[in-house]
Amino acid sequence: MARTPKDVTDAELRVLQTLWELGPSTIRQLTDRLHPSGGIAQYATVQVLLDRLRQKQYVVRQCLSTPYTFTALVDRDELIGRKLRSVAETLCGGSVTPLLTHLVRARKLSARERDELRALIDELDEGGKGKRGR
Amino acid sequence: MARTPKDVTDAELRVLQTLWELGPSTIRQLTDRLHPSGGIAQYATVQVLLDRLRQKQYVVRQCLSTPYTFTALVDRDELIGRKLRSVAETLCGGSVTPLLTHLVRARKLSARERDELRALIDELDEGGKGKRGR
DNA sequence: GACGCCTCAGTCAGAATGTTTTAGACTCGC
DNA sequence: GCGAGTCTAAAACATTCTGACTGAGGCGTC
Repeated sequence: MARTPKDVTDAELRVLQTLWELGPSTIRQLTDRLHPSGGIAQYATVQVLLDRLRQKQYVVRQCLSTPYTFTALVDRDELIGRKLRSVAETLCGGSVTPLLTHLVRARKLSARERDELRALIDELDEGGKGKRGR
Repeated sequence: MARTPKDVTDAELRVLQTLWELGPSTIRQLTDRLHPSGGIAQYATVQVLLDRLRQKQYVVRQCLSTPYTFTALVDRDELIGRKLRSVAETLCGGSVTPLLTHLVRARKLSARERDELRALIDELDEGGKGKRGR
């Protein structure tokens, strides 16, 4: 039956994170960072992982000149969003609200965190439609 | 290299969800719900999936009499929590706070949702240590 | 032309996942 | 006791995923 492959695998994530860290990079740069004492094999591995990330639209490639430069298309926050939506899809019929209330409820938020969260909501109120006196 | 298996696979989740729906059940009951026109093979499949869920401590088995009765050890909310912690582990160094702020920020919360959330936080304030005048 | 780096297209081994088969035990009605 | 039906347990399978490696060929430099 249809198996749902992981959106981003462990090895792919390592490459993506390195890409976030270094900014647009060549395979060589990424390989040197990921496998400081690595050889040709590691290079090829990183290449394949970048290829898969590219197929998944997580990365693009600039082919203006060789070696090609790879750039991340999604940042950490975007990836967090996708994961959260995926969890919501799997367990909450697509709604992320349960996740939100779960986090607020289950997490023993400190008084400071509560205040921060409150401030964040108030901030949204400003931008949002319904301004709300306090 | 070490691959991280999915905590709960698709097929396992289907069984777990059925278990939530029906409450403590036998393999037969679960199979009938999952594969109304299924045969022996499906029965065995459900059996194996329950076994794997049991190894993962998601399910327990009462062996008082045959057929055994299976009961879910974790409910939907607990599973949500695990998934969220897993995402936090993978992407936020273990802290779930970024998830929370992401949800609050990225989700275009309606004024009503904001109010509900605010109420929820206030509620926590009551129970929490730092009571906070309003 | 030899060398080095790059890209691309396989190939591979091991594990995960969903499913099925098989073997044996147990229960119940006759 | 016997046979049908159900149950448990353990193996066996087919596919796919995942991470990793190899080799062929291109392009430039020395």
